[in-house]
Amino acid sequence: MPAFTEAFIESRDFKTELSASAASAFVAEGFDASVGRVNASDRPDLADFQCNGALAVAKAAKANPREVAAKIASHFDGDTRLDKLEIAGPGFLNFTLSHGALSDRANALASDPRIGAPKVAQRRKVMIDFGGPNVAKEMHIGHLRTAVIGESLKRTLRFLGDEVIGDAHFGDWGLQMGQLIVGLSEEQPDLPYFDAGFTGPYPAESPVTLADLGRIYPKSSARIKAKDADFLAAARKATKELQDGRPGYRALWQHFVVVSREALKRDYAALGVEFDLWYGESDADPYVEPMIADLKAKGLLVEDNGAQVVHVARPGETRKKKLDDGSVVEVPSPPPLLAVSSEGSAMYGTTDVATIVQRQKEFGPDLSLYIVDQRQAEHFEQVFRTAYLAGYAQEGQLEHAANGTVNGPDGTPFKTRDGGTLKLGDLISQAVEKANARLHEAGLGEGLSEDAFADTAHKVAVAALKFAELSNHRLTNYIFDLDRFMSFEGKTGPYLLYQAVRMKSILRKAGEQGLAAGLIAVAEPAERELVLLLDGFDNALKETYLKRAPNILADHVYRLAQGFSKFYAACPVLVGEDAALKASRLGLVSLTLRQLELGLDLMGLSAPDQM
RNA sequence: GCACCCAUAGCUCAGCUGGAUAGAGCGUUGCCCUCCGAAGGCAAAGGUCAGAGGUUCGAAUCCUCUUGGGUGCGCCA
Repeated sequence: MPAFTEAFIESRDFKTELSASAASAFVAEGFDASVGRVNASDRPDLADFQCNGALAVAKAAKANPREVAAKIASHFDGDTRLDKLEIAGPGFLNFTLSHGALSDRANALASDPRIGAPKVAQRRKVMIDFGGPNVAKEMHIGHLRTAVIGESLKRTLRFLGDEVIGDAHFGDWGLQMGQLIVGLSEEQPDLPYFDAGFTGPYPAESPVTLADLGRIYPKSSARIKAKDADFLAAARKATKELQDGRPGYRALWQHFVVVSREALKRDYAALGVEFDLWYGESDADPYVEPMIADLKAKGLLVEDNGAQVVHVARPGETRKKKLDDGSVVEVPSPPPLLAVSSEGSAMYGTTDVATIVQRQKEFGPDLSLYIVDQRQAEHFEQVFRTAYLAGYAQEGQLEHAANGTVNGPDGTPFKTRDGGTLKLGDLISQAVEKANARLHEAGLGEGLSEDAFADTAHKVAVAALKFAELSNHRLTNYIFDLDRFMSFEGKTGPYLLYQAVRMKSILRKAGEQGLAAGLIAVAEPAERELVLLLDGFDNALKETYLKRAPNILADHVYRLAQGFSKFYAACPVLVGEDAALKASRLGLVSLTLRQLELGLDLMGLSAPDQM
């Protein structure tokens, strides 16, 4: 399997083509091909693209960079793609494309079903792990991030040609389950699930609602935090018994899972986030025992203070640690993976390694991406190293695509005004309400049916939330401000939808007038700029793919929408007498709309026909 | 204590495989609807890229240190 590098993506944009030409020119002059890299110009007032290779190479060659640049430039003599190639400043090569080349590109994009999107050279299997919303806990704002970023990456990788499997990876195992069991047994001790002598069958109806779980869980967590030793011991015991298959606990747990999953599905559906698998940590459970045996057989499992651990630090990888008595000792870094607790329970990390074994067996992914909070970086380092040591995956096949935390206006983790966490479901409702209000305020969507209006409001709300999320780099700890996201002005999701709607409106009117899109002939500056943006889609997707960074895609889509808006203001499409001009501009509108809608789709957004 | 991440315009954020005048949105100021949807467009003001050294012809970008934040550190997930 080829490495996850630039060469892995097949591109056909100007940047790639000019880079290839420049690279062979540098090679012909005796330099390294890598310095031939051509990028979009930093000075759009001077040129479309630039190459800085002559500067990079001049020193070692003891040559004047401008002279090197001149030699490279001579290789482009007669290149019909270029209107001009200038040597500027200390030795920049400034490429300006001809109108003809831009027109050709625009027409090529218009006839390309992929609208300029690149493809992977070789299809791979990629597993995307959405890092476990938990049983009993309604999703909150932090889950929005993983869901939205993961969904966008899933769509992007898939569109570029990989086989992608998204797994919700539900948090349905471990101590929290024991907490719930014990918590419920205190509230309703007479339920048959707690009677070890009960022979069944157990009631089909769940004894708890999600609201019940939402009450019991925080209460029991608080007790554990407060070091309630009896409660903790009981929860651990219940966890162990659940994992060992005690029938009443299993039956009860099944209800917890079903009840919780319904709520999760509702929220995810509202966001347009879909999973191929709804696996949970519990699904890896059958793999735990054989895996533990295997680790033992491989000599990786070591007894430590009554627990079983796997040492993952390499020789020399240590950190200093201060003990309670004040002395400082060297300990391995990263710390060992705690595989089996002294109670005999499988731990979080154990389950995660077992999940890798399970996935290897069921799917054999070439790459697994974990879209999970960066605070778990060390945990994943332990898990990945264990998997590599045991041979469950090849080095580099496991990757933590970490994301930052979502903070409130005060810079601390997001809370509501009364200090609670904001439920994701409530957040979505608030967003939809605001969208409704804003549409009415602006007098938009008045001609729509009630259903169409509701659909539009939902699309606008989701666009606002998701685009705000996606336009930040995934690692940024950003400040969540619903009012700002919902302002619908400037760099927002609704702006993108609005531009799409304007395009659709033009095309609709053109249809009514019997006008059709035709051959695109670029002439005006705004048209040039727009075609250059369209051409940049390839690179934006490539970078998004390689860096697992949807903010690059988000930025491209925004700039495209902006480019269109400028074009819209500068170049009338439907007015005037020149039929060829109208056909050309209609072609450009149609092409731009298609790429915009594709970009929106890859972000998990969709534009209404009207708003 | 140790480790990792971060510090860019009044605010929220891009940019960071080193290159020419550091960008966007919001906010502020001014202009543009007898013309395809003004949730729009154009323009202006606003930055010692936390600070100090270093590498380099060239540093927001790479290295070191300092300061100020965030996060994590075996029987929770």
